[in-house]
Amino acid sequence: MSKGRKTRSAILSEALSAVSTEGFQGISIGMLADRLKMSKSGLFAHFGSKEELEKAVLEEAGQRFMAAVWTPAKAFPRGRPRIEAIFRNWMDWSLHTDGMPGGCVFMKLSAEVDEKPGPVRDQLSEMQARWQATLARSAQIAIEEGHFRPDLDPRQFAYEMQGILMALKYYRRLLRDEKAVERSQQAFADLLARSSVRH
Amino acid sequence: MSKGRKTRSAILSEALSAVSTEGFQGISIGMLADRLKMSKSGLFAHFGSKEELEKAVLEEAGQRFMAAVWTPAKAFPRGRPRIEAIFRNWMDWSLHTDGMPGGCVFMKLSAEVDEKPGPVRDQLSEMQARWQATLARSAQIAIEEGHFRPDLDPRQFAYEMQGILMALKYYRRLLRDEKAVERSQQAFADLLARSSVRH
DNA sequence: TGATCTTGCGAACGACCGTTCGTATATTCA
DNA sequence: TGAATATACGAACGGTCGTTCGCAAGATCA
Repeated sequence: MSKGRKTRSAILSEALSAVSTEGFQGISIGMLADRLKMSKSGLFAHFGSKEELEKAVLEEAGQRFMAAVWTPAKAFPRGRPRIEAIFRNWMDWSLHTDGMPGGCVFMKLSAEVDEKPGPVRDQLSEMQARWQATLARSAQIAIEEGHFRPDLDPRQFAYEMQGILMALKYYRRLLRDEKAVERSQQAFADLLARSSVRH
Repeated sequence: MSKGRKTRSAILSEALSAVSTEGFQGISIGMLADRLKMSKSGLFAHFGSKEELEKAVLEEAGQRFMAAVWTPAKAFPRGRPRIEAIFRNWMDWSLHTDGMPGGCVFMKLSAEVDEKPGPVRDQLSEMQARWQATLARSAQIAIEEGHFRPDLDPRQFAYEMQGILMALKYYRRLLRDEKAVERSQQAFADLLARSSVRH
């Protein structure tokens, strides 16, 4: 790995960490340069614009998310076990603080850029749409495996799963509710139960 | 109403509108002054600091939310009818664009300030905790009225309702999913059904 | 109407923003 | 090792930020 790539990677890690608590609007080239003990212009040169930095951060976050949530879940048997693994991994991703002290960057950024047109919004929207499609596809597989009810709407399943995870961030990060994790587990267990056959 | 209060009110309306799309970090005194065709210092004098402006915006949003969602719902019969009214009003609040083009400011701001310590975070957190308590209390009343199952956890009900509404903003604002409203209605109907007696 | 208090303005402050550019120093590879 | 290239720096740019302050014009009410 060349020196440049190494620096770039360090910048992205620092940026990801900062973005998880401050959002894109809360970070600046100068602040990242300070934290990494390098010059503004030196850091800037790696991306050419702040917007390009933001796109790179999104890309990096996407890869980390997939590696932490989706890839290990794929190793589980198709259907319900895999979906349960996704939920566990996704929760861990949302809760673990190493490298992302503010929690899931996607939920942070979704709220920040959802009504701000531009390439950053487009990129995030597309990534998130793909993730919802992945969730729905996993539910579809669970139907085919005979785990979930044949009349279940896989996209509706994805919608409700997303809601449970979003409420987790809200209860835990904003409300500081100690029961947040428990509530999301309860909600998901319930979603699983009513989605499964022999309900 | 004195001249000052009238101006202050106009500022808060403009700020609320801007915040719903840009967040607190995306608005500035200068930008609001431009939109209202007044000077920065003139606008600034009404609040004394940006943080005070932010607190005033939160207060204003809280009053509007209560007037639009809670107050009309209180007129409905206790229990399930009132909860259904809350959901309808809350959805309308989240969808209506007049005065808040970016959608529900609370969801925007929750994500923005959830990990940013300070009086603004404290104020928002407290408001939102009260709202969750109100939801839970409404579910409790529905139990007492015999509409909801006696073994239902009212706070769990509030948690899941919050999740459904948060997913609505995400699906509609970020993903631009046309079926967003439909999905949230489906999810809530399902939540109602499994919370009610004789399920 | 006249005096008082309220409201708003313009200019300026230091700080930071993203970005540009010429230059120096490392790294890379023949 | 030497030449070519990749990487980082420092200084500076025009702009915008929140905030301060003294002063003028406005509203308010005796």
